[in-house]
Amino acid sequence: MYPVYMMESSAKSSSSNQKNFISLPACKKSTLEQQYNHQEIPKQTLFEKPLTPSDVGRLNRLVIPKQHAKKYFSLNGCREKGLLLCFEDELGKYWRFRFSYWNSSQSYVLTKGWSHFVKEKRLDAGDIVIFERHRVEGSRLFIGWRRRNIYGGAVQESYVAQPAAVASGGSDEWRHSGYPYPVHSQGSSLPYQPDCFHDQFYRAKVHQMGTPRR
Amino acid sequence: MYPVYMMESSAKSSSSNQKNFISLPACKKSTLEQQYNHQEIPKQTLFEKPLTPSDVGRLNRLVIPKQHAKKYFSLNGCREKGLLLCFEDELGKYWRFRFSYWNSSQSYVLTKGWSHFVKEKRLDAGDIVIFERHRVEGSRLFIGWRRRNIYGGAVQESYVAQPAAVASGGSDEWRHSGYPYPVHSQGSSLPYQPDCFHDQFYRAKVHQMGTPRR
DNA sequence: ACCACGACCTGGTGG
DNA sequence: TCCACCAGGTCGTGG
Repeated sequence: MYPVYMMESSAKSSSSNQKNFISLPACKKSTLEQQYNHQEIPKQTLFEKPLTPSDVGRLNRLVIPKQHAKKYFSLNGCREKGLLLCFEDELGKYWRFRFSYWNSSQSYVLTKGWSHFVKEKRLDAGDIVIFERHRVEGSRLFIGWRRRNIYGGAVQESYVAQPAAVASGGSDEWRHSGYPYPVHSQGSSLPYQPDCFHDQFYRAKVHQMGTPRR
Repeated sequence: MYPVYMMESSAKSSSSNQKNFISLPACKKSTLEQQYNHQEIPKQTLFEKPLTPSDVGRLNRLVIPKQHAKKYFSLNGCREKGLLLCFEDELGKYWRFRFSYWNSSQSYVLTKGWSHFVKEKRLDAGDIVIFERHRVEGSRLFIGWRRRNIYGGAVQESYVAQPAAVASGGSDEWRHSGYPYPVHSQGSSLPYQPDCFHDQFYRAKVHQMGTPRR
């Protein structure tokens, strides 16, 4: 595993600093939160990205917004070959992704391994992946995800929801990298997939994945 | 066969310095032939190709008929990566295209850069591109084009034969290319685009494509 | 033959 | 207006 160098001063304050991994609102189904002690790991969010259709499609790659890539996943010296990043998911499972830079498009991407993650988590356009880091052991990376908001802020499913008290301090994270993707009718045949970061995102701002961009 | 590959640094040449910007007598038939000394370059035609819809479409590539590709654009040894071909257009502007062989379709293609040429020249299906070479400096390549024959051979002939009616036609073609084209049409609203090779191709064979203009 | 992956390319767009 | 970014493509290779 390749270490990701912690940038001393990069841990800018944000709402994620106050992450609550201790106790959850009593009214919520607590079983899922408690079944993995992984939830108790002190993490800080590095960035999130709402997935584009391409991110979950046949291109088998995830574009990492340049600003975040540069800030958190330095390729220092390895631009040519890329490097392997190792992440832990919400189950404690390890995921290794090839992280590299594409000269042609001037963009940073996760390639090898990414498609497996998409498949296993059943990620879809509009769903959000969350990149985190251990607060103490800075080289420990985590990858999380949550479903897109299906009905918009108002009708959010109660389980994931109750974000009602959304702190609207909204990072421009959303606006920067957030694109409204078509909410292709989430068939009822799909088993419900819980938010793997509900501990953190009970407070999460609700993002409206509204109308198609194209 | 002449070597035709030019790498990045070799593209600098002289002819563009000598562009003739003297004011032109308006509406003279001969003006177009005289306004670029580029027209006086001794060239020989290698081949022409009427453009297919795909050649000007989103595929961003031009298929080079195999016999011509083999004959004039040898990839000797560079089949893997292709090579960069550098052409001069009728304005002395340089165009670089990636030339390569696609195993999947067993065909030779111009890829990178081609779409820009199509756009700037506003080429459409049925228009013809002309590949030429300097008669003396055999490695100097030229690329030209002419509009497709809209109404059939007879009309085409006389139409081209009257470039006096040339108008800027609202096209930003000339401005974009940096050429201060001063001639405006008096009444015709038809955006006529001159044949860039009329000096040579007055006698060129007319190819009728069935595809309607966009 | 297919598919994941590596590398490359381009147009649209927003700042 | 220009340009960086990135979504959405291409082809080729190797398994």
